[in-house]
Amino acid sequence: MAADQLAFFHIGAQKRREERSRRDVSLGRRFRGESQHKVDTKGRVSIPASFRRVLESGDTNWQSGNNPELVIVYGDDDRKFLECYTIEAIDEVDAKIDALPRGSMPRKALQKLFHGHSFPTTVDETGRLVLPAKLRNKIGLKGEAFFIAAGDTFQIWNPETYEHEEGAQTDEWLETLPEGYDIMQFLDGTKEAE
Amino acid sequence: MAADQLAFFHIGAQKRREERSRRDVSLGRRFRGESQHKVDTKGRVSIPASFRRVLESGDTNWQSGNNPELVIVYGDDDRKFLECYTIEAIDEVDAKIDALPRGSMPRKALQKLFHGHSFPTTVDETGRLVLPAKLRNKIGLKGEAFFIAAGDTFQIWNPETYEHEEGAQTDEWLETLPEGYDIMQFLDGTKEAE
DNA sequence: TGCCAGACCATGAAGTCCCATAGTATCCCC
DNA sequence: GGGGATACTATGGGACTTCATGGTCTGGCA
Repeated sequence: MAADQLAFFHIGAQKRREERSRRDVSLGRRFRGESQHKVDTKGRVSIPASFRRVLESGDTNWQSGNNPELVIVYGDDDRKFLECYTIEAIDEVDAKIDALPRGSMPRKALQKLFHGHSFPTTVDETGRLVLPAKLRNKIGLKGEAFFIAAGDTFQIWNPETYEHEEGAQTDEWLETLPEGYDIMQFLDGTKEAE
Repeated sequence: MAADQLAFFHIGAQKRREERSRRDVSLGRRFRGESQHKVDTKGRVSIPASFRRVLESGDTNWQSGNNPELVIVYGDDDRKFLECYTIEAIDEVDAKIDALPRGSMPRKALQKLFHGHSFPTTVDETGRLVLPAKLRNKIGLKGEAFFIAAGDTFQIWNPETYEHEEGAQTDEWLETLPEGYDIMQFLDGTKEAE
């Protein structure tokens, strides 16, 4: 066994955690997976542990020991889910908005969405998010919340809504594909993609 | 025997391992073979050793001494196996998804599959994978897991399921071939394939 | 003074880490 | 080319952390 590995075994847990979060660059960059958690009467809800790792590594001035920040974009009335951005991801979006011509409609609309209809917050000590009543009502959250990764963001849904709206939508679409057509084929060549 | 090969026999084991992983580009690129391993009560299961070599060489920031990462894609309810991607393979998929138009159906469907229904993890110190209860239940894994190579990914099955579903299916297909037809002919020219 | 938000504490279940062992393949030197 | 030393493989187990979730306490502020 190599000397650096031996050393690895003899540092404390805290230190090891830092070590890990430095190593896991690829694991730490992208949200992956889905899960469901309870929402209590105060609107507190645990964030999937793996998502927390991503939030941490996507928060430029996070450091081991304190809690990462994030931005929840809730959009306008007919959007039925909350979309959560890491600090890095939202900075990127902001930069793109800033690059648009001042006063142009796209810029206005995007500003409304990302600046107006968003809510910056931080993960709490125990790994939970506190969703204000306003947000919970907007997407009809009651006892449970469904989390699903979507690349460099993740979404929070009412589990039923997700099942009906989103799951159903993609499933239906899949069925419209010609017989023997495999969705994987969309990965190669983008021209037939919508 | 060539001089460099002679030299090969006189360097230490650690060094040799590095040497090997550099040499075995061809062996290291593609999963090959199949095997079966025990799953313990905690969901731990050894990965076939040869698969580990591939995972290592397919993890961009793996280096001799630490453990390779991988991503397990489990798909939706009716998929009965887990598909394991090297970091390189999954990065490639991600890049392709990112290239699809935001909001298009193919993109959504693929995101759901590869981001939503996947689980990033790492091989542990002793060459094992830990499969969370959720994944084990999904494919009905109990005491044993069956591993089979599939090009640049490998799959994990419940041995019985594999036998019924998959083995049976391809065997059946083989029998539909005309008398005296050799499957090897498919290797040349793909037009008659499918 | 009633009530709500945030800070703090508590706990069972699940997941990780580290160590251990038996068996097998490989090495390497005489 | 035989045989002891050395690695690596597959598997098991116990101790310890972290996760998800709940509850309580306290200080404003309406």
